[in-house]
Amino acid sequence: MTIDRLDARLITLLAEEPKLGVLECSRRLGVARGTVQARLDRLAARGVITGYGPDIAPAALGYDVTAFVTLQIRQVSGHDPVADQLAKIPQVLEVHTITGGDDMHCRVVARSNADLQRVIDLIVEVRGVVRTSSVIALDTPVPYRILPLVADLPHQGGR
Amino acid sequence: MTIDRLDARLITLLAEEPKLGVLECSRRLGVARGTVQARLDRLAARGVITGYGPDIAPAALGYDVTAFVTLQIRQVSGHDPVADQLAKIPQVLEVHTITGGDDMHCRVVARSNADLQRVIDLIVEVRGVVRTSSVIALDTPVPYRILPLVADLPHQGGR
DNA sequence: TGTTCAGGTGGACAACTTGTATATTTACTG
DNA sequence: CAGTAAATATACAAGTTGTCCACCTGAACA
Repeated sequence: MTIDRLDARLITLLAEEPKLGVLECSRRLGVARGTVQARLDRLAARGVITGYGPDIAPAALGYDVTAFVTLQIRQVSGHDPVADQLAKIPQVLEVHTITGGDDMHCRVVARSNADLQRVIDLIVEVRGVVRTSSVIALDTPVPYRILPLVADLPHQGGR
Repeated sequence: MTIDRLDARLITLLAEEPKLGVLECSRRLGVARGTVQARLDRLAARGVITGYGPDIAPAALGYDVTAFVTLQIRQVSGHDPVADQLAKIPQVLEVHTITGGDDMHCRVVARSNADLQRVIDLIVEVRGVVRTSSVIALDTPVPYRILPLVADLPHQGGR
């Protein structure tokens, strides 16, 4: 199930100027308002667009340090109790279970390197965590983005 | 520079129901419309809110595989020409330079494991990339989130 | 061939929201 | 105590939204 050219144009338009309304989108795309409305409903129903939440920059809140922390978990305990505990730490922004020698990969933010040490200590204290290893993000030459992927469609369903 | 309770409530409200307008927010928060408008303007001006872009789920576009690829770079070439090339690959969603034995950390998506191999090949072909090592994300027990951090404020500036 | 169907179009309507402005009040700061 | 930044209440025109409806088109199918 993919999206067609019009969907892609609509998503791109909204990503570039998020405060646009349905009517203005329809003008820019040269289609009827009802079409834009229907497309947006459909994209949301299909789970392509999951929301329009405000994007918050942790750095603007004083969380200048981003780090990636890789965890080894005591095998007997399973992954989920650990993930539940990690979810309780606000500075843990994201947790994945992974292939390879380690078991989990987390994105963590902190106010400083000293604060990062504190956050890592919280992670280490989680029952079931055996070992952690961290790398600090120094710079982000490509910030998270999704538009190139949307633009790079297999332009199917072009109706 | 931090945000106060009202800012946090506003951000949380918008994150939970993003399609709310300024007027409705003011009603829910029990403040004047002008206040909400001023707060949002201020948060945007300070870079706390960087946008309201539609959130797109790569999985809903058929990109079911997420991987983290760590790169070693030939030192002479510097980081940036490599990042520029990586930015041209749509499946590379994010690139950071990092501390530690490796030089860069990327988030990558692909349509399948076979497709991931193709994307990794593209990355390896980038001039300056010496070695890559990848782990696949099997599950995401904590998807990217920012609200706990916003809720966990040092509630300063409470006016 | 003819029917069905999903999707698109254009038009219409009331109800509501936005952008903008102003005058007033409140509450810190020096 | 004066000055300043923020919040409030209020107002207005202009624009947008949600929701109808009738109609048209092209694709799929029996």
